[in-house]
Amino acid sequence: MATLGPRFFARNTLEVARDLLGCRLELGGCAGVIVETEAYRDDAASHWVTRPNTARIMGESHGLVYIYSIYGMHRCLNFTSDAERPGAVLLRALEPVSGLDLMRERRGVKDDRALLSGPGKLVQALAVPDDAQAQPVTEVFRLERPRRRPSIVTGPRIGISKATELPWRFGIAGSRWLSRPFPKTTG
DNA sequence: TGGCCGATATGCT
DNA sequence: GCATATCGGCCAA
Repeated sequence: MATLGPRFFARNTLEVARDLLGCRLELGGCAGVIVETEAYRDDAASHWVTRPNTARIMGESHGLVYIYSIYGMHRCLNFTSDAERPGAVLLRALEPVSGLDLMRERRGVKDDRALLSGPGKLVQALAVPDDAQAQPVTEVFRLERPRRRPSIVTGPRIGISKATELPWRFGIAGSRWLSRPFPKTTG
């Protein structure tokens, strides 16, 4: 199965966010299928606007790892995107596939639904290292396309107070591994 | 089962 | 000094 290169990430951020759904992401023996993402471009909620200094990588690259810390104790994982404009895709939830015992140990939870069902959770479960920052995605992770394109639902992004009208959250329809359910019907 | 709230540190004004 | 792309525990129902 083909791994994803720079050309995949060079496209429109909304397309990249949708096409990451269903992809298998692996790091250090732990793997999951991406079931939820969010797109950030140059909107009011984007770090391109709110953290212009540290998020400069959003405008200067595509296909690189962008990690940020939030609320003190949490870190979140993004892949930069779009060769033409600032953009990044936030990984919000994965379906656990392998390395379950290691991830349970790192997360300290019994319910497997809590392993990877949130942006901070998946970084902890996969033990994404700090030195992955600004590295090419495919040098840090193994990332494979799905055989079939999953059906997708959309909704407003989570945890933001600005640009809440943009439906730039994407998820695999019917997945039980989402960070939160999607508000309404399909998308 | 769902809502509320505190923890905790970083980036930017 | 303040807001924040979060998480998990606690409490009421």
